[in-house]
Amino acid sequence: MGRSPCCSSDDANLKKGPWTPEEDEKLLDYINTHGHGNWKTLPKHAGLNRCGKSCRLRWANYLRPDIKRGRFSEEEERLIVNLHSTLGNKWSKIATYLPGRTDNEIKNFWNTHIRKKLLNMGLEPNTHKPRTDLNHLLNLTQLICAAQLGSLMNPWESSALKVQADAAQLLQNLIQTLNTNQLSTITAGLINGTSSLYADEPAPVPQKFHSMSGDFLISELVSESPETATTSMNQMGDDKTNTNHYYSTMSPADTSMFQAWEKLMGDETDSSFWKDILDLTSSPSSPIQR
DNA sequence: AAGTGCTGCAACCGCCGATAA
DNA sequence: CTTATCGGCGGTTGCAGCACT
Repeated sequence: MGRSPCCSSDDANLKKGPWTPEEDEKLLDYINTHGHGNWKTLPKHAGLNRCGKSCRLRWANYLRPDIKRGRFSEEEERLIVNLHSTLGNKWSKIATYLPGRTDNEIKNFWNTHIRKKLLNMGLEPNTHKPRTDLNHLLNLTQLICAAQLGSLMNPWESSALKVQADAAQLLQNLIQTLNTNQLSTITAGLINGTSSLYADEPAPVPQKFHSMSGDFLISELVSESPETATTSMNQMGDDKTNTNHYYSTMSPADTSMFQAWEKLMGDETDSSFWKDILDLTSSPSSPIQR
């Protein structure tokens, strides 16, 4: 069975592509006086040579009077990220929480802005968790090589470079460790605020996670409503106690590595260093990538 | 000034669920 | 119960405008 495409008949004669102001006016006039009613028959009645679906989309995404135009505010952006972390790519659902914004607009905004932002922060946009794909880290290897080579060729500049190379090396070791099963579970707990190792304990949510770009708040929402989502975001705070709690489950070697990492993250100067690394590794024009 | 690449956004395509016949 | 139709949704594409070389 299945269904035929909505505009299969007379397809060749139906207009496609961008709408003209005249078409917009016809559609607006018709809907304002008659309401949209049946979208399938609307174009005929409105004197439009378009398929009903095209008319519906034009109305919903552009002509509707309650549409808010212009840039997304920071508040809206934050809300979208939060809602996406719980709802996934349910753009129409997300749109119901942003009055005046269409699902299409939000989807576009996500794909063109937020997605890139999260990637640059070292986060997987679909899961909102740190990226574990090693492709991303290949650049780090290159960075380490470059830094080490630099120190060979330019010994008098070597100390700063060495610090950077050491930091990058540490990060790589850390990620490598994270790829082992046990630690993945632990860090998943650190990040999510839920750990299968401590399933019987109340999950400390949401947590603060120190990402590669410095301190970044990941709100893994447990709540269903966006109202609570926003509130929990605002209520987020540092949670060292829980971090120490997780340390207690690691081997001494892993613990010292994590502590070294934390020290690195706690250092004001180092956070700019990580930003530089991220810029280097993510920028398409990066000399490292050439 | 011309060519090229990138970005953002409007619109299209194809699938799915609900529902009417 | 089966089939056809519609509205809605998410993914993808195409193009205009802009930035850069």
